[in-house]
Amino acid sequence: MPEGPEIRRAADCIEAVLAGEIVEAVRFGLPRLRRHAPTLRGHRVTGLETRGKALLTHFEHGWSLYSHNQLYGVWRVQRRGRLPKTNRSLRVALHTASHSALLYSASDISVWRTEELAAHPFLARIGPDILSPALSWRVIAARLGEARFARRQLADLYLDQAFLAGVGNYLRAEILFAAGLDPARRAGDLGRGERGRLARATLAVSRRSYETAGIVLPPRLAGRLEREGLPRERRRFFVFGRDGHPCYRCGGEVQRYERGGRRLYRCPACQPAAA
DNA sequence: TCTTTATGGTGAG
DNA sequence: TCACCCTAAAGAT
Repeated sequence: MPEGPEIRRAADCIEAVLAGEIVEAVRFGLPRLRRHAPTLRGHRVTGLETRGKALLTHFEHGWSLYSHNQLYGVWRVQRRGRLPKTNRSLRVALHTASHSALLYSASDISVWRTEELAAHPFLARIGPDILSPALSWRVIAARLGEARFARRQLADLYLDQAFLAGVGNYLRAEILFAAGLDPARRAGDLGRGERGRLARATLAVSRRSYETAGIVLPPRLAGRLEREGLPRERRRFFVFGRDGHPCYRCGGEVQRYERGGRRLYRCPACQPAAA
């Protein structure tokens, strides 16, 4: 459940059953966290918040649960009762009178005084959340023009949570494809029009992914591919994971590269190198 | 049963 | 740039 849109959707599901409710029982699977269970037990959840890929569960008495799913974590929400049969390790269980929110496999979990969250090492350094309603394309465009980001390649900038929080490897590839920009371009070399185009694509792709639970392709195309029998995982993206296949836009072959230990995808024709 | 891979992140050099 | 941490599933043997 890795990138910003997926985390925000998980937060929505948890919020639906926890917000306004008292958490009657708390269980932590990690020994180092067990002492915090009494801190949260018996208190009301005020709401869920996401900051990039970090998820915060806020309690009325001024405490918050921080969790980051990294690559592996996954939240499940269910009616209170028997826990599902699974090989995954249960790391957090929050039970209200009627429901349970269960976090499996994640390892980056901690309990904080809400007022001290700003000091969290990850939260302290991340940039604006891509799904924040307050984030406009103009803010992103302005950020792209800032001196501290100017000499960075877009490929690197778009994985840097200090630039924008919530973008991960698939959003990076899909956003840069949507903007028609070569990932090797440097932020400072973009023209005004290109910055605007990239900023709008950043919001559009992120929001679409949130709304569709991760399907970046437009509905018509996604529907056609579904009728052709492609499994869901194979009909989500324009370029991510599609190396060797024809680009949906131009028919050219999607290419795969390696950069910083992460896979990077690009359609050379739709995202031409700078002249 | 092993090795590899992954939509993530940190810290050393 | 690289090694490493983390966990689970998929692939190779």
